[in-house]
Amino acid sequence: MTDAEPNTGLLLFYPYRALESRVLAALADAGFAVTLAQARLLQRVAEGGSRLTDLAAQAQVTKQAAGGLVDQLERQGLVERVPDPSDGRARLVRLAARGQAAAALAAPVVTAVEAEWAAHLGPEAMAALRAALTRLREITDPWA
Amino acid sequence: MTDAEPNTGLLLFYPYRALESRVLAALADAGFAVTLAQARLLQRVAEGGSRLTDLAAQAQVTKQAAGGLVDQLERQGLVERVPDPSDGRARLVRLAARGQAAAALAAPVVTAVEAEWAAHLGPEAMAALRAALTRLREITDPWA
DNA sequence: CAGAACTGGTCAGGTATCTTGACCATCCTC
DNA sequence: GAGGATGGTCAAGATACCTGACCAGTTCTG
Repeated sequence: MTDAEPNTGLLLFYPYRALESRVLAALADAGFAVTLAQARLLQRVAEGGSRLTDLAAQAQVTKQAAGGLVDQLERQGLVERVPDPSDGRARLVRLAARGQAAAALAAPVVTAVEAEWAAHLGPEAMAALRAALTRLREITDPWA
Repeated sequence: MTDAEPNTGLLLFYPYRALESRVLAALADAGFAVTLAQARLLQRVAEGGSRLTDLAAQAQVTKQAAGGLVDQLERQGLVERVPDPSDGRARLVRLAARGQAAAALAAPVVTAVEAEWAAHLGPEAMAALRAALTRLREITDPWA
């Protein structure tokens, strides 16, 4: 079913998972015991803080699931919840100091993997790949 | 963290998830109550049947986890386990009649989504995308 | 400005997924 | 044919995720 011509979805998945694994492994080596689900949420915490509901929508899980993951991340000191000044009901989830350290550690790993890909594909093809994916996001990311 | 320039991993993920959601929704509409994890395994069942260990390796889960998913799929009549003629220990997981029906239903959905992407990107860019992803698989899919 | 309706978030209970560890049966190698 | 590797299962537990119910604030409407 998959061997002859994997569908584009599967083709997208292989490198995605490869990158994810590399980052997760690097974090684990550095003592950040982050699970896959936690990392997926953490990755989506915006610069100035994100609302739980937004995080849930982006990760496409229920707000309860997202809330539980934030609890864990908070316990590990990776994120913190602060009141949202613009809405009394809401609280903003944002990176805590340790979370920023984790992000700082992850960034070069991502860069390195992307460089490996560029080396394998050639710079033009890599740029074209990113361009195509960015355009594809317009019609596949309801959150773009 | 993600807004300015999402890393390539995230860019890969958006269309991947979009395709997956579409297929899953189509299956659900047709009465196939397949969960995400089940679908991910099911997708990897090869034409002539796959060993449980192989499925587990491809999906990057333990054989126990894969075994549990196969149990569920078997209960739904989507796959069946048959003895492997070439190895007395092994059993082959292969699509049952209902599983083939599900695959037959999913295929045109995949084709349709890919066509939408091609329409958005243009045929050349879409072909280039697939080509780049296929090459990328060489260094990101330990199973290729 | 008082409901009414909506939105952000939590609590409770349940299922699905996935893990480690132990175990058996069959193969393979020498 | 003994020893080790491989395919698979059983068992127990942690995590991730869901539905449904609920509360607290906000916004809309008259």
